[in-house]
Amino acid sequence: MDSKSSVPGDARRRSQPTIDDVADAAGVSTATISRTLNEPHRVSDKTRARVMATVERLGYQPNFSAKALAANKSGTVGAIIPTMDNAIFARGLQAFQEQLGDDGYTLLVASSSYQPDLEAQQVRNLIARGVDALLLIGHDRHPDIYQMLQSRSLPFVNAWTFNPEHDVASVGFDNRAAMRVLTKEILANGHRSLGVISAPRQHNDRARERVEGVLEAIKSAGLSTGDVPILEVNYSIGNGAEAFAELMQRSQPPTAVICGNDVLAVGALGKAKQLGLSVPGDVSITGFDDIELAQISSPPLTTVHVPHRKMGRQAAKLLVKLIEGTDTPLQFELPTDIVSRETLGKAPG
Amino acid sequence: MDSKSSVPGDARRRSQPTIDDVADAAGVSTATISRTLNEPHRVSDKTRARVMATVERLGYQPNFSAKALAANKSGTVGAIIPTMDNAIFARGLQAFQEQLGDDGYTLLVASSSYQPDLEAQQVRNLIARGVDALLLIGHDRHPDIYQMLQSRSLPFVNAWTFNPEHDVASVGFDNRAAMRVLTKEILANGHRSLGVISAPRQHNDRARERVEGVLEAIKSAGLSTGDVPILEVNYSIGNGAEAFAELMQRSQPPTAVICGNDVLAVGALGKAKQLGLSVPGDVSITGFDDIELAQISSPPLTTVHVPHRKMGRQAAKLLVKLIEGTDTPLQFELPTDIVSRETLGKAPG
DNA sequence: CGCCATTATGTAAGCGCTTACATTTTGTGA
DNA sequence: TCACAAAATGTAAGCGCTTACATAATGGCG
Repeated sequence: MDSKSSVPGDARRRSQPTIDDVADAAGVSTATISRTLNEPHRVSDKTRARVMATVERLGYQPNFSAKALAANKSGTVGAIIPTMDNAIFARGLQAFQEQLGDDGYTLLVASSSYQPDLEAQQVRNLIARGVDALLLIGHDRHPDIYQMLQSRSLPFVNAWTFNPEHDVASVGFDNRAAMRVLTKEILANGHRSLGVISAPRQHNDRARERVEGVLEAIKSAGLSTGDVPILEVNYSIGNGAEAFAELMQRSQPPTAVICGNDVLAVGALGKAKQLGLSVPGDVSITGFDDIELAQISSPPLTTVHVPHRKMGRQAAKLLVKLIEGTDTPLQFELPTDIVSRETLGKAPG
Repeated sequence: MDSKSSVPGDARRRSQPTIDDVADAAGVSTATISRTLNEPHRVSDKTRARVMATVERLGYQPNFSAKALAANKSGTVGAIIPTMDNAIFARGLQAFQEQLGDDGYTLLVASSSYQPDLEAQQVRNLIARGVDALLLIGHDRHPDIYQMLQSRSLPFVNAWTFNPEHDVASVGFDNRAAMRVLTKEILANGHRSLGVISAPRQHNDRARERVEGVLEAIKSAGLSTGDVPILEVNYSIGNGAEAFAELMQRSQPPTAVICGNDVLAVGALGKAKQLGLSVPGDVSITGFDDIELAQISSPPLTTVHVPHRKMGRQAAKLLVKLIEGTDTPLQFELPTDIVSRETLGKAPG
């Protein structure tokens, strides 16, 4: 492993064999090599065998850049997710990647940190890099992006959300409905004073829909929605804790705190413990996502289970079909269900 | 958004402008365009301004495949990690990706699921895809891989581990030493009967080193190492729980259970609770990694803190330097420290 | 056997860039 | 003002594939 200085006539410059080398060695044309590799049935058995043997012997690996350039597709799919720091995305992405690999595609990753501008930039970058399709999270985003994708007729799917109003390919779940169901359950437990800790809703339709779900449930129970405190903080355990503390020191503290995701909920839970509040005795707390944290916390969190792995795989499958022009429905709604663990109880008093 | 049927003469086929289009429009040669974009200083101010304006006006985006093919580099870095399901890798990867993005590179991801063969295959795949460098986890891997990398003089770094014996680029920490320190602390608490729950050690130098660390500490305390049960299971909460149960139903159950990572430890902790054992009253349990789970568990886990974000960023920086031929040390050892929370206590009795 | 439709293979023109080398322009000092 | 070095730009040959089109081999049938 010495420095860049050239070594006489050794292995260093013996670069990869190219398709020409293989063609020469096998005594056929490059076209035949290409066909053997990409459309084996179009080549006679005898030739195929010979070519494959040569490929093997030379350790030939086609150069993807050349392939991408010539064929105008890269065998690469991009994903732009808010962050891998949240297990819900990390695991979904893992599943996405596995399925992609099974189908012969490779994953190009970028993250937006929940910033619309950054997301737009990443889209541009991934497009320039020649991705054959794109995975995006949620529906909300810079209109330029949609225009860009459309003008290039680049397949994409919006995941982690499902809303038939948007007529774009998507696989996800109904955030609003899920939260509505959960909230109904909370109300059924007698809670009348609720508090919400949400992620910033501005550029995040999922967060927005979740809050809407809460409000809808409250309204449909004939209750007023006006005095429900809704705090917005970025997802993190610490922020969840802080927001919870703030909620609790109000003159009229809620008896149930609905959190936008598990991370926030776990933070709230910790703070409750710290404040000497029993959960769910004094206050109920709920999460969303059902990541590992939810089952590990103490008491374990009542939350909404999201089938993140299934979502990832399904999104990958859909994208591949879109790329290859296979006929397929464009929208997939996956079910969520609420998992009742121990942080939701009867309203006190 | 109607189906694939072709729409008359509209935007659909108006494909991306190429470098030739820009050259024509700006009235210069393609070489000048290329230079303006890649080595601006080699072009006169006037020309540069004109070219940039044209680029802007046409919305020109260079085609990366063509660029990669011509320049023989892709601006892309590959990472092959065991799985993103474990937060320690997901977060490290997130940091890695952020840094890469800052430096103008894009991340290509593959996962090996801890399977050496799969890893080798992924390496081949990523190389064929023209990555400029590779991030690998740990030192253990199929020798073919090293040979492949070397024969192509492809930069790579082994992360999540540090062992000066291997003279390859690496950024990580000393798994063995970290575990030795932790184990000493456990022994200092009076524990004499230890148990270990590890990941399978066969193709995993990190797991192996961690166990070695435990054994070294035991030896250097003048104790016997022969009767220390070492269970090997794949990382998962469930497996941690099972292994813990097995340990506890031995005739001579350990008073301290050392787990190979936090996920295992959290599983063990849950099982202890389920078995009615108090932690650390009846039995102490320790983890490794210090992911979120560790602070959330109840009681919170005593574990080894690993600076995963720093590691990810550092690895990215190193790789970029390697790619660009900047002079740099090849090995970075990052410090770990044990974070004492509540699952390690005095030995009972 | 010979004809013709199939099937298999070859030829060669790109795909959109980079870059070595050649040429032209500019700037400098005498 | 001229000669010459330096700076700016242009020319064109690839990079390693795919693929339309042309050509050659094969086989079925009367």
